[in-house]
Amino acid sequence: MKTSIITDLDLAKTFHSGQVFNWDFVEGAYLAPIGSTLYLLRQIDGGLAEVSLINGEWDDEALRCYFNLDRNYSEIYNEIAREHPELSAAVERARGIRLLKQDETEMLLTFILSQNNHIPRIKRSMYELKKLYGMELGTYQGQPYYGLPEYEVLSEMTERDFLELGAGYRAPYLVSAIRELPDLELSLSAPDLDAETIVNRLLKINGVGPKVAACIALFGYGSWEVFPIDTWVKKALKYYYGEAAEDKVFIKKKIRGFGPYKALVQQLMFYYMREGERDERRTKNQ
DNA sequence: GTCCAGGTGGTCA
DNA sequence: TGACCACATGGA
Repeated sequence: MKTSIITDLDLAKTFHSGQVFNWDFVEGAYLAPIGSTLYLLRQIDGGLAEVSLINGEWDDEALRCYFNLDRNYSEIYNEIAREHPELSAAVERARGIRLLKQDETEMLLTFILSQNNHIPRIKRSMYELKKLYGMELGTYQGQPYYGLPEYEVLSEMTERDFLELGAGYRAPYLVSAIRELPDLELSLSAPDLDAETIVNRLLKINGVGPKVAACIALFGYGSWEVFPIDTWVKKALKYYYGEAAEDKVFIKKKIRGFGPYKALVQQLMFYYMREGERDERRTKNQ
């Protein structure tokens, strides 16, 4: 069976860092499609993960792109800790997280759904969408896995269809986002797509604000020039910089100071704060 | 039963 | 520009 090894990848951390919602945990391994190929991933050692093919055609280029394999994460984490010593505890906690480059349409729908929502519910809605409207891409231990529906199928979905998926008040946002998508000319093959262009075009969609646009740019277009600020990152900024975090000018300067790795800094802040809160809950419940 | 969630749009000062 | 509120839903 075709397999491959990915370094500097902690599967549990990466798949529970709020950037991806479709990896299924089955008996010590993770399953999901990348493109239209179903893969299984298994952690074999600290930072090493093994990829194996379950169904479809093995695609090295798709894996390289999805797992962001051209970057040396070990060095990047070291550099963040060196340049910003206050973040060193968060760096060590988050080390092993890679920023995934996922399907841009899936990210658009996922992060519109994410507003004022719980992660388990986002996961469930996306799974139901694929199950009801997408193509089956293979099965593992009797469990079927589905791909994102084709654009033509999505474009025919109504508000009621999305309500039935549990989208709630975001249902009309999803319908109009799908309808407007072609006019935004956000195709990945477009040559002039810098982060600012992507974000500005996404902001034209009703239901997409700065946070959601930044997440789509990061996780769907692979732009590391953004720094999505949500409730957890707000908590993190306050935790590190105190009252100064309320000062927009200060925070803007601080984020710029994170340089080319600001997107990863954002992600490790998110993970660190969220895991920290989980630890507290666990301690209380003991 | 109540609270809350990887926010956003609308309204009003 | 900033502060407030409503928004649908279901898990904790």
